[in-house]
Amino acid sequence: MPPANLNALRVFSTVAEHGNIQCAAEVLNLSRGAVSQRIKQIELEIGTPLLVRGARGVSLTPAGKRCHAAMTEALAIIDSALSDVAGHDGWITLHIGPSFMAKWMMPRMERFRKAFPWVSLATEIHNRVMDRGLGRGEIAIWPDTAPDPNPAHQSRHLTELRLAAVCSPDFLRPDWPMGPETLLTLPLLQDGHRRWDRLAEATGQRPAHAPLNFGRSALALDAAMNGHGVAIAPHHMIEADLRAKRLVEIWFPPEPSNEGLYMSWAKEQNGGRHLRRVVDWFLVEFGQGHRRQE
Amino acid sequence: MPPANLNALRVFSTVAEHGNIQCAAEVLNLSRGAVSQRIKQIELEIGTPLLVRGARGVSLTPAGKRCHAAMTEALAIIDSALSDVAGHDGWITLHIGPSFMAKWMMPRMERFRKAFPWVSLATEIHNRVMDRGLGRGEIAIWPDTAPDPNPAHQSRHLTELRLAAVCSPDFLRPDWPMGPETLLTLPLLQDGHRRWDRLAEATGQRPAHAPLNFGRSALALDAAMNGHGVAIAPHHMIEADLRAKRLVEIWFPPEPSNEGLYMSWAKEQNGGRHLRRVVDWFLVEFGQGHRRQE
DNA sequence: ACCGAGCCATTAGAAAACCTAACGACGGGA
DNA sequence: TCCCGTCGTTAGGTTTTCTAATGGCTCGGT
Repeated sequence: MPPANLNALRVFSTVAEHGNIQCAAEVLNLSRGAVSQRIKQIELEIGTPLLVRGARGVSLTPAGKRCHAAMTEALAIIDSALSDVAGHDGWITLHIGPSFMAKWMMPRMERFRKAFPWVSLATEIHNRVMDRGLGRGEIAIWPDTAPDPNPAHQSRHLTELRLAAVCSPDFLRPDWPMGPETLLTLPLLQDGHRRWDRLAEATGQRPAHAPLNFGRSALALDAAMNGHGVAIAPHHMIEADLRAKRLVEIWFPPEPSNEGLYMSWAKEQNGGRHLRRVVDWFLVEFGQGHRRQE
Repeated sequence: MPPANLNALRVFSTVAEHGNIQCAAEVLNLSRGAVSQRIKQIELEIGTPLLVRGARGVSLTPAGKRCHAAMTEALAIIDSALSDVAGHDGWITLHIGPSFMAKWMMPRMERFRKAFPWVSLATEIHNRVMDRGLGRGEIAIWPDTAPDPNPAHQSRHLTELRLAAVCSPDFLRPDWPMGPETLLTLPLLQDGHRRWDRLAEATGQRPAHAPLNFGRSALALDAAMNGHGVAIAPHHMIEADLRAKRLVEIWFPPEPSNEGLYMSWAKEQNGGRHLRRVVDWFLVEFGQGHRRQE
């Protein structure tokens, strides 16, 4: 017998546990077809069917039961040895602001957990940008006008800060869209960045009412959602609420912000493969593909 | 920790057993570089060095020892289960003629053994072409003028029967090369196919001496090697002796033979993956690449 | 009986993993 | 010091593996 493909056997084992290819595929982060193929591959290699395909999932043949039992036992031994031996760099600390946490990270937590089931994520919320350097396994995400200049860090641009004015769909009035002049007559909601104030200054106009101030972007957005007025925020913070129709975009500032969102992490000499994968995940979430220009 | 690459772990285990990457690579039918990379891959994945590279082979770190122990145990469990379960089609019977065995198969036995360490090969020597049909795991190789017509068989053309006249290098005379007329004045050695006789008939010439007849091509060739005369044989039977300079080619018949060497095996509905691989091996040995036109 | 939902298999083509070949480095023994 | 045996690294080609799309099957409800 040619040495069996152990990775394929593990896939089989997962299927055997679930009694269902679809389900196993999800757990393994694979497509159904991939799992199906791997199992067929093993069956061809060892020359015996391992599972019976039914309309309601799969069940094991006797040979399949034997294999599954052996794999379970073997995998337990291997996993135990590996977790004894593995460098425990499965801890990652994420330093972010409260609103980024509430509006961007929270909606993606489930996906993160699924992509990195073995990573223990600690999130630290900071009200202002961290002043100390990043250590091993730490990632910071913050808006800025340039990449992190700290030479011990690596830094990547994630996205522009595209601003948008949003309000509750109930708040919508028949005379949309409107210019900035009309906009400034409405109840305005702003956060610590005071973007309405700055906008008023820039255009020389004066709001009809002084804007309502909130300590955090997330609170201003929540107020907007509840129909209290018009908030202004970076696009990445409102994506989820727009999709859920809790907010609608009613206006965009004429000129783009000169700020961007940046991610930094400590340069790692070796190990740190996990960190790098998490970093890549953020890049992909922000549509940055996987260019490792490093 | 992301699920480890079990195939890579097996490679590591082999290296650990041999204490030597080079050696392990040979056992695994891989190049050194491949093995080296696999191990580096694991070390990165688990974040710990597993072996210490020295000028005189490699030795295990404590982590490496732990992993190797676990892998040994786990692989024993898996192998045991698989050999319980596997359809035992690792038996292959090869039906060939005695000279094909002596002159083509024997020089390749070592390579065959290395390519299919798990296959038990039984070779059955037949003095004339088999008259019964082929069963599961049986392969026949025979010269013929057309593919095996038996509908239960699959058949592939392996090579033309390119004939060549050969003799010992010591037998070589200063007046080479020579035409067929001169050739027919020499001591001729032929096998059951009586190719010299047929050649004489075809050209209307008559040999100076009646050719010496041998029951098997291999015997005629051995006689030629010992300087007793000139033998005529298909090219695939003399390749090895030509390479080893035990024979030299001195003449080729003007027109190609209309015969070819064909390989047949029973059509298999499923399983029989091993047979198929062996079949492919023969094809590759005969320079047929791997067109699976099936 | 018919339809739709829930599975699974099978493809071709794209993506990723893998292997080889060629080179360079390093240490130990002559 | 040179040579031999070993390992590491890289670029490039090859094989494996994955995805996405399609089709078939069996159930249970209407």
